[in-house]
Amino acid sequence: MNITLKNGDSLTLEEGATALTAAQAISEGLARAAVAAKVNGVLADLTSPLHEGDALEIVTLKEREGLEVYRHTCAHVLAQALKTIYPTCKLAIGPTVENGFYYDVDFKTPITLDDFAKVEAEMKKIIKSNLPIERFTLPREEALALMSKYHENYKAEIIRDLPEGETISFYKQGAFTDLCRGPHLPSTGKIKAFKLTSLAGAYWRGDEKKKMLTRIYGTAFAKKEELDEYLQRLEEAKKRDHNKLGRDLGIFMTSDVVGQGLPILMPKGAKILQILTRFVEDEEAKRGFMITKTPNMAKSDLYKISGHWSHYRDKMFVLGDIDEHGEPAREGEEIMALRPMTCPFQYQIYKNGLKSYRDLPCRYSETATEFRNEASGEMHGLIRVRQFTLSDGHIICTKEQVEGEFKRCLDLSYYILDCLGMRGDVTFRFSKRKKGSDKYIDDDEAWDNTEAMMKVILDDLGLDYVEAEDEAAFYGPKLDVQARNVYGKEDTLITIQIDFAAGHSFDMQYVDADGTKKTAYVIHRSSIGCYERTLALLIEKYAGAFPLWFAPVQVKVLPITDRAADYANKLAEELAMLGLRAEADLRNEKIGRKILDAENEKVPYKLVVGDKEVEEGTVSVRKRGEGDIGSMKKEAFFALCKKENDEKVIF
RNA sequence: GCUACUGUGGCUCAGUCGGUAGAGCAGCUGAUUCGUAAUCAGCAGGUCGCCGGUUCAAGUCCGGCCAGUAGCUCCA
Repeated sequence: MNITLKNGDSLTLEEGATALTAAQAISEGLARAAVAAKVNGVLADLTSPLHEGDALEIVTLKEREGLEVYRHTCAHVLAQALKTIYPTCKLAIGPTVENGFYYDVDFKTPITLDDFAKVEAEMKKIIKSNLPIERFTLPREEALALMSKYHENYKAEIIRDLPEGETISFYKQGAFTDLCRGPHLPSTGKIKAFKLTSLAGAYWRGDEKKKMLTRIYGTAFAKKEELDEYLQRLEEAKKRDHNKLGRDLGIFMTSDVVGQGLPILMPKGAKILQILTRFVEDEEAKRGFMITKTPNMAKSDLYKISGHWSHYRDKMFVLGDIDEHGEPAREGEEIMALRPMTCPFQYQIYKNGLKSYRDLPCRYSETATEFRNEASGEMHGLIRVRQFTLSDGHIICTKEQVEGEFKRCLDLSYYILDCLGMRGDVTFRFSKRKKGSDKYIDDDEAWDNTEAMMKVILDDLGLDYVEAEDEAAFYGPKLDVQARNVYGKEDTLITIQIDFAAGHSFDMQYVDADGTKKTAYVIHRSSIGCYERTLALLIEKYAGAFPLWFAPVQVKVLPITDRAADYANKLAEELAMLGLRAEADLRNEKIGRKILDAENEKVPYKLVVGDKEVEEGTVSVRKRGEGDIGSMKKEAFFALCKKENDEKVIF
C-alpha cells in the first residue's frame, strides 16, 4: 500500500504496516524518536495499522503533542504503580496538564509526600520492564463489566456518560488495564525522566459536593537534563514570588491578629499604589470619566435590587443577624452589608434626576474599596484578598453607544498596560454564561443578544481571545484580560462587561430625541484592575526592580563621609521639589555597604557624593543593572531622571 | 470550605532518643570618616503561632484553633 508523508513524499509499505514500521522504513533514528503518529491529521498510537492512501506524520518529543502522549503514558505508569502498592485504591482520571500530568485517585487511607519515593521506585521498575502497551476496544456492556471486575466505579461512571456509539478504548500494560482514549507510547520503557511533584485534593468531576480525591501531580521530560532544568526554572520563579519578595522588600505584610486575606500595605507598597492610583484617575479624567465617591456599605435593600442579595449574599460581609433567607433575624432590624462591588452605588447617581439622551454616555469612575468574604482557602498574598481596591467604573449609555464605549475602555486599558510594560503579558478571555445554569439571570434572549453583540465587537477589534463557558458575570458576558503569576496560574487582571439587566432592575432610563423613555445599557469596567493584584504581578514581573516611574524610591543619595551629608540632603530635597522620590543614606557606613543596601532595595539610581562632588556640584551616578555610569553635573542628572520619570520609560 | 504541607528572636536557619533554646545577618552602643556590592568591638533580643492534653519533664508526642504555602472549588 501507499501512504503520503508530511513533506509530500509517498511511501510504499507492506499490508498490515503500522506507523512504527513506516517510521522504521524512513530511518532507524526516526523510529527511535517516535512517540506517536498523526494519521490523516488525527493523533494515534504508533502501533495503529495504516491503510491505503493514509497521510502519515510521525510525532516525536520535539512536538507539544508528542510530549503530551509521553506524559499521559507516564500518568498510566503512575496509576499502575499505585495499583501495585495500594491494590484497594480506585482510579478516577489521569490527564496531562500544561507542565506535566496528574492522576486523581481514591485511596482507602490517604498517601503522603513520604510515600512518593516508594511510588517513584515502583514506577521506575515498570519503566525498566519495558512493558508493551496495547490498545483494545470493547462494547459498552463489556467495558462496564471489565471495570466492575476491577471495582473501578469512577471509570464505570465515565463509561456510562460516554455518548452512544462512542468507541470505548482501553490500554493494557502488563497486568494493568486502564480506560483511556489514548494515544500512548508503544511501551513503558520509552520514559526517561519523570518526577512526582506534589499532592493535592481535587473533587471528583470538579464538583465540591462530590467526593474529594487525592491528586498526584508529576512531570516528565525527554531527558533528565530537561527535567532538572525545568525544576531549576521553577525554583528561580519562586524567587520572584510576590508573596515572598513583596514582604522582603517591605511592600506589604500580614498580621495574624488582623486576619486572613487582609494584607497591610507598608510605606513602599502604599507609595506605589498612590502613584498608580493618581495616574489612573488622571487618565480616566482625560477620557471623560467623572470621579465619584460612594459609600463602602449600604442597606440590604440596595443589594436586593441589584440581585446581589440573592446571587452573591454568601460572599458578602453582612452587618447584623439574618436568617437563611437573608431577612433580619429580629423584626425591624436594619441590615447593612459592606459592598462587594460599586455598580449599584453609581447607578444611584445616574438616577438622581431625569436623564436625556444628550447626557449619555454617562461615565462614572471611582477608586473603590470592595469587600468579598472569600472562602478561607482562596486567599493568596496580594492576588486574592478579602478587601481590595479597584478602579471601578460604569458607563451608562444607549445600545448604539455600547460598541464605541467598549472599545474606548479597552483602549484605556491598553494604554495603562503599556505604561506598566505588561501589554505583552496578557491574554483575552471572552467569558460567557452556561446555558441552563441558575447562576445567571434567567433571560435567554437577552443573553444571546448581548453575547452576540460582544462577539461582534471583539472580532471587529481583531482580538485574539479564547471563549470560556460558565465564566460570565450573573448579569452579562465579560471580556477578561488575563495574566499569569509566577507559578503559571492565570487570574483576571482587568474586566469589561456588558450588562443588559441593570437598566431594567434599577429602572435607569433616558428621554430619547423622540420624547420617549428608553432603558439604558451599562458597561462595567476596570481600567487597571484590582490594584493589589496588579501590584503583585508587577512585583513578579520586575522581581521588585520597578521601572523608575513607579519605583517607591527612585534615587538614593550616598554620601561618602559626613562632610558630604549636607550636600546629600540638599540633593534629595531638590529632587523632591521636582516631584521625584529621593532619600539620603546618612548612616555611618562605608560607601560599599551603602551601595550594597541600595542595590538590595532595587533603587533605580544611586548618587555617590564625596568631597569632589560637593566642590564641583556634580554627582557620581550608579544605575541599577549597569553600575557606575560616571559623573555629571547635578542639573544634568535631574533632567535625565525627570525625563525618564515623565516619559514612563520601561526597560 | 476541602486535601496535603509548613509555623523556633525583624530575616535566614540549627536544635539528636522528650531533659525548660543556639548561629549568621539585621538592631542598639562605641570606635572608625572611609571613593563604587558586607569596617571592627561590645550589648541586647525568644512564654519556640495560640490554647489544651499526655508526661516527673514538651520547641520536640497528641488534639483543637489561628496564620502561611501548593492544589481543588470559587473569583477581581
